[in-house]
Amino acid sequence: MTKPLPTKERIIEIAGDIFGREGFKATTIRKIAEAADANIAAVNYHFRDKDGLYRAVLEDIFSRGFQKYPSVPPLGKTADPEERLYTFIHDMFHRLLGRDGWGGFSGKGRLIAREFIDPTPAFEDIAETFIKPCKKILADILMDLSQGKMTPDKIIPCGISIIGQCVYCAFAGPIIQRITENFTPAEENLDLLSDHVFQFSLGGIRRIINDPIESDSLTHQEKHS
Amino acid sequence: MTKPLPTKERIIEIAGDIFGREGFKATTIRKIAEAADANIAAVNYHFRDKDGLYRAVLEDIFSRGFQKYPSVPPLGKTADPEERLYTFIHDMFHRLLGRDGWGGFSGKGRLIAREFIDPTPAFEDIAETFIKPCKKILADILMDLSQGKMTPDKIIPCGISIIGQCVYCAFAGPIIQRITENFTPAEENLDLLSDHVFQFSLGGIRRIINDPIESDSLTHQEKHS
DNA sequence: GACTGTTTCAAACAAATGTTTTATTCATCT
DNA sequence: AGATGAATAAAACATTTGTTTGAAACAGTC
Repeated sequence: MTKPLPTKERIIEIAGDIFGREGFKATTIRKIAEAADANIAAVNYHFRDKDGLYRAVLEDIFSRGFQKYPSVPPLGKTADPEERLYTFIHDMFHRLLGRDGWGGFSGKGRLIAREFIDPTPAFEDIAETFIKPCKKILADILMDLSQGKMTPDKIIPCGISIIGQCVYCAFAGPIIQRITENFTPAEENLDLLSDHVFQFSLGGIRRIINDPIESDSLTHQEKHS
Repeated sequence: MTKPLPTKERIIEIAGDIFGREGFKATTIRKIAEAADANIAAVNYHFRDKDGLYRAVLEDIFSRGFQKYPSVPPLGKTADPEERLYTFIHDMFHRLLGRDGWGGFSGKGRLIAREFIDPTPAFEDIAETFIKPCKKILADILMDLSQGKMTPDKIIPCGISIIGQCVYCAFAGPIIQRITENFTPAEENLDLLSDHVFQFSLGGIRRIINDPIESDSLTHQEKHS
């Protein structure tokens, strides 16, 4: 077996997989060192301690993921809002689940899933650097898409609805696969999934814009309160 | 301090919180025993080992959660499909996030979030007993809602879209709270959230039913492939 | 070739943790 | 009261695990 990468990067690469598969606490320095064919002390030498390594891994994963799939179409803000929404969703799916992204629930994707549930201190920088701008992109898209017909307080719920669909596919892979037959949120389905979520979301947004309280006989606000 | 419950149940109750807050691996028997004001050996005595305790906790959480919020309206299948969809979403939010449910990301809810990402062996029974029936309820609702206008292969993606919105709110609480201002997926917003997700989903379903490829100028299947 | 700073390695340390053991207390029934 | 079995308590055990240490190997420079 050859070692194409220097020790430090070999450790980062392997550690991302193991942290993702097993979680921070369950991952041991020894497992990483063995898998990376390096000495135990190498981790502490290069990264100070286990936390330092984890921080480096997180930084590496996010910077590469967003570099490859930035969620922004080539034309940027000049493009059609619907086009931009599609790109946002498409890139999100590929970043989360794609083989050349985070590989979904069978790799580094799970590491991010865990961060969503239990953010470590290392995640705070990530949130500022990567997640907040990403949220802003989506908010702008929704603004342009609704042409002022959507009140600002509806932007966030709509954003959550869209992100939620993508992230759920990425995170809940194991249970989805278990419950449903003939449906796996993985590589070969990513474009189908993107299309579905795009259409579903567009329908949802349109309904929210048109103030459903008026546009439909059914008003659950009144029925249920 | 009084001990209103017998040791065994006191341990289950406390263990649910700690497992949820810290995760299985990071939770120690000693922490649980101390918090439950019990002896360390009591855990092994009553539950055989740490896994046994975890299994008991999981069973307890799910059975109580679905008992209180079954996702089925009082009238059952005779009720209006839209009414049933609203109930499904409403119950799901309250089960996941409510104070008398799983308390979202500040308690036992996180334990379930983790199970979605890394199912433990103990979760297999749960999936059969609770999750599969829940999925069936939703599939039936979607079937009735679309009156045969939705092909079966679209039922599952639509289901995922709906569940995804709910689950994401429940799981990604920490990051949502961090990124957005004035928006917390918690107790006081549950009904507002239910309404939003209901409206958004209804819009999405309608669009999927009406075969958006025809109904709209925009066809990303062609644009992007 | 000697020197210097960097990287690797094997061994050891100290703390934490799941589990077991043994003894003691408590409740219940005869 | 005495006996039986369940429940609790304290201590000990055997591993595991993050970290440190001190020496050896390596790379580049004067």
